[in-house]
Amino acid sequence: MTYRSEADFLKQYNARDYDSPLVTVDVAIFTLHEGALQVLLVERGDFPHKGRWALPGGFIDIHSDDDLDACAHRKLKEKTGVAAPLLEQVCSKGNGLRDPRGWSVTALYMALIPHAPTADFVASVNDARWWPLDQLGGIELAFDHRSLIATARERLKNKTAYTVLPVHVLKRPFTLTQLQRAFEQLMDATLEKKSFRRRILNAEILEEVGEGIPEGGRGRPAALYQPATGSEQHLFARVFGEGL
Amino acid sequence: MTYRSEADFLKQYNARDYDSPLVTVDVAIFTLHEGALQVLLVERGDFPHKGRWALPGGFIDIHSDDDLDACAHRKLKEKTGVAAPLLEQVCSKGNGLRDPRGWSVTALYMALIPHAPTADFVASVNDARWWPLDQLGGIELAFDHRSLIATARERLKNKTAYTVLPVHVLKRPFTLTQLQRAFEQLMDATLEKKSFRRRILNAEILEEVGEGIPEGGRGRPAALYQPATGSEQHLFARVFGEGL
DNA sequence: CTGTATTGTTGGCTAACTGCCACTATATAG
DNA sequence: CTATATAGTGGCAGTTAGCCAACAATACAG
Repeated sequence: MTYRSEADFLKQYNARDYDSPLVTVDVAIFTLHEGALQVLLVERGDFPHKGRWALPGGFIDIHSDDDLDACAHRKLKEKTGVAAPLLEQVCSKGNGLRDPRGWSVTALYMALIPHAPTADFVASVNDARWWPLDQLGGIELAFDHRSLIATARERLKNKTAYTVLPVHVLKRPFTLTQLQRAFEQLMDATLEKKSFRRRILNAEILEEVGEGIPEGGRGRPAALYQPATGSEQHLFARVFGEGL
Repeated sequence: MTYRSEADFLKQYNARDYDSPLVTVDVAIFTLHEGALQVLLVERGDFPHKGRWALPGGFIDIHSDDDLDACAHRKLKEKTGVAAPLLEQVCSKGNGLRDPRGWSVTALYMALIPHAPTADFVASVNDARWWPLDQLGGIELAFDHRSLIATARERLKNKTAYTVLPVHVLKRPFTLTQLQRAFEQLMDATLEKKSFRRRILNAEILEEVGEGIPEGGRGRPAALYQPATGSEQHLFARVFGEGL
C-alpha cells in the first residue's frame, strides 16, 4: 500500500497488524528500616502468577497516563500515597520469556522514601508489605521481578557513591551519623567518619537546624541537618567525584 | 471472567483487549571525525515522517528478537555492519505525542564506533549518513529524535567522565594525545595533559605497542597504545572517581 | 647541514584531599 | 561520682591534582 501524504497515511493507518509487545511499568520502592534495606511488594490478586509477590506496577493506561514518568508516579502513589521526590527510571527490559502472556517490555523505575508502615498508606492496599532484601530468597516472586529488584538495587548502590541520594530515605531533620548509616547501608560498605563529614559539609548541601538526640538515642546530642533551601537540585545531581 | 489456574488463565488469555502502546528501539550511533562529534541518521523512506532524518531503529520483531538488547544489536548491524563493543541502553521514553500513530514507547540505545564512511557499511543502506551534531539545527528530524539525540549525547558526556569509553571511538593503536582529544570532545571540556596521562597510565588499562607518527602528523613520534589484553571488562566499568 | 616549528614526554613544585586515629565534649544510667 | 555511649575535632602522613617549564625527537625550509 502506498500513501500520498502524511495525512493520507494516518487516515488509513491502524495498528492491528503489528505483533506488538505488552508494555508495563514497574516501580521498586526502597526504604531503610531497622537496619535493613527493604522493598515494597504487592501480593498479586490475579492471574498470571496469582499469589506471588510482585513490584507495584502494571500496564500503561494510554488514556490517562501522559508519559512513562507519569505512569510511574501514578503507580507509586496508588501504593504509597506518596509523591516521592526521588523516582527515576532505571532501565527497560524486554524479552519473550519474562511474562507467560508473551513478548513484553517493562520500564523499571526506582523510588526511595522514608519508612512508614504500609498501614499508613492508601487504605485499599492491604496486600502490600515491606520485604527486607535479604529475606527475598525464601519467597516466590512474580515474573522476572527478582532480577528487576537486583538491577534496581545495583543502581541504587552506584548512585549513592556520587550523589546525596540517601537523604531521601531519612525523616527530617537528621543527624550526620544517621546520614552516614544510610550511605553505608545503601552502598553496602563502611565509611570513615571524619572523611564522610568533611565531604558532606564541604559540599554545602545541608543546613544545620539546631541539635538534639534522636529518639531512643544516647550520648552527646548531635547537630540536626536538613537539605539546604535552594539545594533541591543538588539532591539529584552528582555531588561527589567530579571525574577527570 | 475468573480462572481456576495459571494454565486455565493462559488458555483463555489473549492480548487483543489491551490498548497497548507501540514499541520501538532506536540507536544513536556516535563517532568522532574531523574534530566533530557525529551521529548516524537515516532518511525515512516511508510514512510517517517520510523524508525526514531519523535514528536507525524501528519496531521490535517479537519473532526473531530474543530481547531488547538483541533488537538493538540487530538494528546497529543492519545500518553499519558493525558488531559494536559499546552498545548500551540509555533510557526509554513514552508518551502519546511522539509518534503520530499514537501512544508509543521507544527504548533508546547508544553506540560508539570508530569512524568509517557510510559507503563502507552494508551496501543496501544508501540513505544513511553521518551528521555533525552542531549541524542538526538546520534539518528536519523525525518524531522526537532531536530530543533523543540530546539525551544520548548527555549520557555520553557523563559516562566519559568516569570510564574509558572514548577508546571505543579510536582506531587501534592510538596515541595518548589522540585519546585525550577524544575525551575532550566527548566531555566538551579541556583536560590538563600531565594529569590526564597520569590517570590513564595509572589505571593500567592500556598497553604500549611500539611508537610512530599518526598519519598526517608532525613532530616527535608518539608511543602507541591499545587496550591491555584482559582489560576488556574495564572498558565498560567505572575507572575514574571511585566516589566516597 | 642548520635552524625552526611542531608535537611528545617528563620532572618537580604547591595545594588540596584522604585515610587514620587519638583526643575532647556532652549526654544518660546506676 | 563513675562508667558508658555517642558526637565532634585536631593533626599528620601519604596520595592526588593542577600547573608549567624543560627536554626530546621528528619534519621541513633554506
